[in-house]
Amino acid sequence: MIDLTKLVEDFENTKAALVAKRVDPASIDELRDLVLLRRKLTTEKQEKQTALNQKSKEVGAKYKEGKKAEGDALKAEVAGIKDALASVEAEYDEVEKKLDYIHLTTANVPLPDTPRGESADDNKLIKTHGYNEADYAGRTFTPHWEIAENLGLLDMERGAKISGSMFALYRGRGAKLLRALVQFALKLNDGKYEEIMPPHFVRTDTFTGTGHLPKMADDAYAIERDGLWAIPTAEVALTGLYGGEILDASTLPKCMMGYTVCFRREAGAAGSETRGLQRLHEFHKVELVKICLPEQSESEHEKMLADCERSIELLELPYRVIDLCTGDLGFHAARTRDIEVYAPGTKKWLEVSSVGIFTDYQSRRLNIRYRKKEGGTAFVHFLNGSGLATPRVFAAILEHNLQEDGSVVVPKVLREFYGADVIEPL
RNA sequence: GGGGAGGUGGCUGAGCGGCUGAAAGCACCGGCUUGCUAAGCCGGCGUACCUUUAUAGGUACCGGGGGUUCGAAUCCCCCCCUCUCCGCCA
Repeated sequence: MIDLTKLVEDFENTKAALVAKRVDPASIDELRDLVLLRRKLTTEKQEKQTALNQKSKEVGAKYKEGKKAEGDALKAEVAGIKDALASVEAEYDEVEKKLDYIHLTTANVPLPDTPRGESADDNKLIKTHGYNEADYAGRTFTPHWEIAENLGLLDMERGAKISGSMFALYRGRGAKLLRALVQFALKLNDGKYEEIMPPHFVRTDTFTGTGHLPKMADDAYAIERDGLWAIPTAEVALTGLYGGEILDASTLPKCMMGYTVCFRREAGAAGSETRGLQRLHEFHKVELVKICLPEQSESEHEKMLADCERSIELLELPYRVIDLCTGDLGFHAARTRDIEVYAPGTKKWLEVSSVGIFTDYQSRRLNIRYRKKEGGTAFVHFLNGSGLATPRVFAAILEHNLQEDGSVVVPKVLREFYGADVIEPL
């Protein structure tokens, strides 16, 4: 949630920043008006309550003194105050309900350095690594779904049979390669990040706290009977971990990584760009999450980006880093860099990691604070990024490492986990 | 699924209709004592919000939500959570 005090105090700037993120200007105005109205009603409510509290004390005093008649007279007075209080409260509750809803559905404010822009077309290319256009000219590349089928790594038909489309079924050497990727990513970040295996289902309040509800409800799998949601990323579980707690500043930054399955409904995404492993309802991912002090978040972001790049680099895949513009930024992010891997068979840059700063947007919702040296508490900052999202990386490896004879070379760093150097043709 | 116990401040833990924002202890901060350490003594110490130039005042908060009452941490109802015994399963 955004800081409402700041919204009111620094209205024009905050509004401009939110509008750049394509938030409806009218709803920002409405939010501000509601905050001011709530303040006014708070004052009124408190005045009534003060009067009531005082009278109640007097009633008690009269009875104690044995002046029953006077006490009874006061009680009648109190009744009038109570009616007035009730009507103010009714109005207040209505205002608060509206306010809360808009507040929960208002996106995070982007950081000042975020490039301005309307859409993905305005994103800024920061760097390209290991990619030469000439390398691909005049050559034909096979899409990963064909390679995987030829080698028997995937069984998409049977996957669809048991679960529907956009569910992958890895088998044999494919399953092994997938597992190798996960082990590689975990080992690579071991020591820097604490490995956590969280539950894959979270409560509604956790899911609201990370910013996924109420806005992203349609994209998540819900287990209504038990009031649980299937996590779309380990971020949800790891970010919710310290909900309601006050952390010791000396323990920050707290770095965690979680290997989980990620569940996404991908509502409305069916059909386009879903061939093979490009877009799935269920995939395996190693996610990195950091909790840090506000002044640490930008430098920790750089480090995390480097950590995420490192796994792609070690897998020897060409990639580029994109600074997302305000218009393309995710709902709860304040700044995001995407890592995209080039997949020559799919002929596309595939997003494999999204490394973001979420400032205090999530900690405010989850009420996660740290104790300040000078006294008092403040909200921590959250960062997260994909240490390794398996399906697209898996796809890119196949497309890059396919040999003339139909075999696929296993990247050097995966061999100790995969147990062989090459995936031979059947 | 059935029975029992319980959810109070950073932590432990009292309170069970008005004198309680909440005893006591620990932790923390300031002062005194002190060769160092340890200890002792005195004082301070919750959060959010509203009004206020400052100072100050007020309101809410004892798992969450309703209710009873002039007045609720305290009584009643519903829900959630934790622990525990039994059952079931592994």
